[in-house]
Amino acid sequence: MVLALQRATHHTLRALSAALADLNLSAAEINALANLGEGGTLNVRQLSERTGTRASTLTGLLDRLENRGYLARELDPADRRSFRLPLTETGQAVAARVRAAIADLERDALSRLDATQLAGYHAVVTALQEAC
Amino acid sequence: MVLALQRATHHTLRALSAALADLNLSAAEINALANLGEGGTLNVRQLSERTGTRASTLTGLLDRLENRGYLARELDPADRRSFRLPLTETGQAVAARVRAAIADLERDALSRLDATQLAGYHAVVTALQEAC
DNA sequence: ACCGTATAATCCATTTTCGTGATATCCGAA
DNA sequence: TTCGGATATCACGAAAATGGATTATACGGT
Repeated sequence: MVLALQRATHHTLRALSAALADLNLSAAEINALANLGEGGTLNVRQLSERTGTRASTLTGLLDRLENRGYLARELDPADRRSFRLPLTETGQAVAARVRAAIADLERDALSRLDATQLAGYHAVVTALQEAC
Repeated sequence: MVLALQRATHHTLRALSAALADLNLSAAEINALANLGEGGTLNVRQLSERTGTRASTLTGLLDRLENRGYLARELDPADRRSFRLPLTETGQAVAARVRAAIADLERDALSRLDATQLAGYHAVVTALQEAC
């Protein structure tokens, strides 16, 4: 169960990295961009929870994305300990490509599966996460 | 779908690392031991496929496990380019603890789920892996 | 208002991983 | 047999992740 999870994770990350080879993004960067592009603006802590990487790891990763001009670090006026991490216009375009690649992969992989199976998948993944 | 996969992977790995804190194993080492303890003896390439880590990364990881006395590197008599990676007696005991921790986690997490959901999970994970 | 505790993010030293290139062995074909 | 391509592993320098300590801010109780 858990072992299969990790295997699948690594395989999909590698496939995504290959599909997006021209963007020259690592697996962790892809993961971060996909999450940052998901909806509202996140801070480091929220991104850390969503990606499963540590905040101290994100510091360097965000430095790289910032240097590339993909995101900004804005002081949160409501809490000055905290940065908000909005994507720049360029960053949004890149994140859109990442999310499109993910959507393609999912479409290819999951086209033959039905809603019941997908629901079961969600239930298991959610349960694993909550048990931790 | 894929994002949830990665999130769950990171969370479970961290939980396992915590549950096995006294063994002082990294996530990657836990993953390797769990796979090596699964059945027959593997070589580096097979382990690389199962864990999703690169062969060149495994070199160092296997060095560490070998130094701890958890596994041996035996020349494969049938193919002298290749090493077989049997666990030592100590290594088997450690791998058993790792696998027990995984089993505990799965029992906790999945007790409230039914067979249909688990089957759906398997179908999705398998499909994602095969699409890559 | 003050103090202690909790939280956000970063910095730094160390460890781990990556990617490329080199080496040794295997196997099939001329 | 010998050659050439393929496979398995290692070696090494560069890049990234880790974990602990640090700094700054927020919050809650007195």
